[in-house]
Amino acid sequence: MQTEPLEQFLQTSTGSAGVFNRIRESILSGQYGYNERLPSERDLAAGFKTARGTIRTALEQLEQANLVRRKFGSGTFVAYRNDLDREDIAEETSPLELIETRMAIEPDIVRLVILNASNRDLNRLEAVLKQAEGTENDPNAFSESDEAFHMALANCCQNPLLKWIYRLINDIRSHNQWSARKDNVLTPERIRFYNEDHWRLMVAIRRRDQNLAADIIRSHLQQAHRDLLGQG
Amino acid sequence: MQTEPLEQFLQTSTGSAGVFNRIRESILSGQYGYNERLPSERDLAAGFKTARGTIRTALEQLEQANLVRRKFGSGTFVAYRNDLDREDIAEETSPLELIETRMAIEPDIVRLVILNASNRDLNRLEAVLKQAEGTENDPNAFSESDEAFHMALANCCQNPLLKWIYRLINDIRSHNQWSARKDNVLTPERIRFYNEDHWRLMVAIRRRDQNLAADIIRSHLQQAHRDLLGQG
DNA sequence: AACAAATGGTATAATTTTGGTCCATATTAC
DNA sequence: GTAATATGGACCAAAATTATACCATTTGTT
Repeated sequence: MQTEPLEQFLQTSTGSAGVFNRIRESILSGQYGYNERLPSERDLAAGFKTARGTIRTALEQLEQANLVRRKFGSGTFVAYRNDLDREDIAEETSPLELIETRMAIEPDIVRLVILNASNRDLNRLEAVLKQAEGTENDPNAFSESDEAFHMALANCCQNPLLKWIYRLINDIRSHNQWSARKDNVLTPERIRFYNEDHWRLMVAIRRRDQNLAADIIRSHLQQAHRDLLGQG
Repeated sequence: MQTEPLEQFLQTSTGSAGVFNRIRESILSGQYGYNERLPSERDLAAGFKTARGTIRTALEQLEQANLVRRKFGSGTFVAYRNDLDREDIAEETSPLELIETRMAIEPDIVRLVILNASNRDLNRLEAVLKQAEGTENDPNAFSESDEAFHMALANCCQNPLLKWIYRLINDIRSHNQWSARKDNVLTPERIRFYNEDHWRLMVAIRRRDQNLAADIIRSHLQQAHRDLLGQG
């Protein structure tokens, strides 16, 4: 059992600590997938040109760190999950991370909309926006039409890959409800503000004013971010 | 202790787990379509040079994972509906649209990396970068390590949703090969330029200089965009 | 309708592989 | 020099793999 400080242990590159670090890095960097079987202790020993006992102490540390799981007579398996599927992502994504992701993508979507959208696209967009009116007192209804508007925006960017990605984001957005917060956050006043943002954005897009539109969508999402944090 | 890359001896997946992984990959990558029949257990055994029992345990796991469905006396059939959209998107997306999408997302990924990545993350990133050296004369090798670097970048942003999205983009990127262009575009000179960009980006990230890093990644992608259009 | 071939399902025993344990010795670190 | 760690070997017990043989169902042909 090692008695050094953890940091020192983690930086060591020789002996069992070194083996521990190398395998740990390989697992953490996603080089080896979940449930994949590591080579046998004897093969690892041969690979690292070290004794089996050394490998074993390293594997014991890895097991203690919940990075691997060892089965008697079977093998050593990766227990660290680093590639999540869609359901896992939907479950794991926090409201903040969702906003963060939208802030990364939506300004560029708006930019592309301005460059590529036809007038018919914009008319369709405006039609969606009109449906959002009169939802000041119904957070759920507003939430739905808000999603519809942003989705319609993505549909106008003329880039099928971006459209597809935004649909995935939107799916995750509707999967996570945080409805408890919704009633607190989406007051009639806030809903009016959001709707005004949408209309100002619509006008900027019609004027094909990239900078203004990008600013609006950015501040729109930053406002949503602040509202989420309860910083008014 | 041995200090060569682990990949050399850690990569092999053996036994039923190995068969499981390889068939699973074939299904997920669309090599076997929905409802398509896999080879018989005996044929698979011959193909994998292993016993039928081993194949059977692998198939049992695949069935448990709802990837295949086995019918007595009939055969083993793919039960995984390969996200039809995704295949279509991969087919439909043009190189330009791909770059466009990456330009929308990667600058923000870099921003988040600077805000959230630990030193250990950055060391891992640098390790990936080092593997890309000496690929000036091998466009395919460079292409692979370039994908690995940008993916590693996404892995450092600490936002699982963004990570996941970038993985999808990267999958589509490797799905579409446009290898015909690759040899024209990825000259030794260009590869050197790209690698220099990566290192400059790495330095900017280490200095936690958001603006510089964002500029570098943006110009990096714009250069790729120009190269694609042959306006070098 | 009857048959034959191919398929997945089951059972079993021998063999191989794998992790678990112990120990005497050598090496390394402090 | 002392304590901690690494080494190399032997053996154990659990699990997986292999190699057969045979059963039950489906499928296609005659």
